[in-house]
Amino acid sequence: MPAAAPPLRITPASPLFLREDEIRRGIELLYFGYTAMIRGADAILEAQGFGRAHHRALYFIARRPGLSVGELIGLLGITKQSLGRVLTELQARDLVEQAIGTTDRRQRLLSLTAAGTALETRLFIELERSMARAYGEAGQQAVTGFWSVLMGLVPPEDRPRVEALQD
Amino acid sequence: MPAAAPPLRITPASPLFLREDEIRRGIELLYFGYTAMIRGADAILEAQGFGRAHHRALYFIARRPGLSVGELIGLLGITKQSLGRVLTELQARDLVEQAIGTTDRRQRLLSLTAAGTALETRLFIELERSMARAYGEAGQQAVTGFWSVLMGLVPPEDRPRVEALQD
DNA sequence: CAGATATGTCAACATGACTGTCCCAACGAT
DNA sequence: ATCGTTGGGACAGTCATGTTGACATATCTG
Repeated sequence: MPAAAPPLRITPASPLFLREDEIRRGIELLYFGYTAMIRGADAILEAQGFGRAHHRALYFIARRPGLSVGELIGLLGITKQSLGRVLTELQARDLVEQAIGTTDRRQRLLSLTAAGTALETRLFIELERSMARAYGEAGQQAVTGFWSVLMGLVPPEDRPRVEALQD
Repeated sequence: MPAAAPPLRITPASPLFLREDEIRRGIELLYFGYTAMIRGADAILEAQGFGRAHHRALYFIARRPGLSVGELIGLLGITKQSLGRVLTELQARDLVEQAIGTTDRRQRLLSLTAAGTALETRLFIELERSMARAYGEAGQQAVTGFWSVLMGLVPPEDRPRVEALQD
């Protein structure tokens, strides 16, 4: 439970919550909230000589250990050439390792090494600090609303992939 | 009112909503939701030979017409050199214009031309399509929760700047 | 008048995306 | 067993967008 959280008074959405003003409020908060959450991890990454692309790869490999290169490309929405460089660097620094696929030997299944897990944990703690404060200030019910709107932003055909991350 | 919205069943946040799983869910939804919202505008931008940096500048100039270069730099969180290139291109294409500041003649107050407004409107409609659908599916109360959590992500000292966009 | 501030500009560089091409190994089906 | 497809890797070139650093100019403020 957060100790003496500041008030955080949010003007509730009006009954006319589809007006331009309220749409723009969502756009802006999404932009500022997203960048604010990310910011904390940037310093750690920079000290290691990495960027956000490395972070995203580490994050999803930590989230779904043993996922294939193709699956990671699908989650990140980038080309294999773009991912290739990032993955090569992470492997050269012994943060990520590959295993040959069991059912399909062409696949390379990705997982974090101990060092990779350690770095990902440090990065996660930074994001968590931000997210947990926001959750705590806003409350459990607001969190459900937060999730609902964000899932609504994802095109229906892409939702299964996002859901699948949730075990 | 959205016609026959799909179910959109969201598992509500549990009482233990600060556990790692629920934090990771927020991180992921924020990432996928943000990128999904943006995606629609990208095709329009590319057809014009612009990128997201141009879009952000157009957006905030549309939102606060007459804001100064320094204020825009503060909102975007980039250096004046980075903004300079974007602004030069937008001015060369007659989408943005400058006026000398009235109280401080060093300032350049930015606004959109008619063509700039037209483009920004097209881009906004793309974002709105996405956001309005998400709002509609999730409902008025969820929207308030969405705003609350996002504002909670913004460090308290940065909140006034975000609030100030809301007239 | 002197220093600080708002803005603009030039140059060099880093990151992370893209396209296009070629390659190899392994799968799957005929 | 051959053949087309697929998963993955590698090399090359390009683009968008951010960064530092340095310097210039006009204007404000004390």
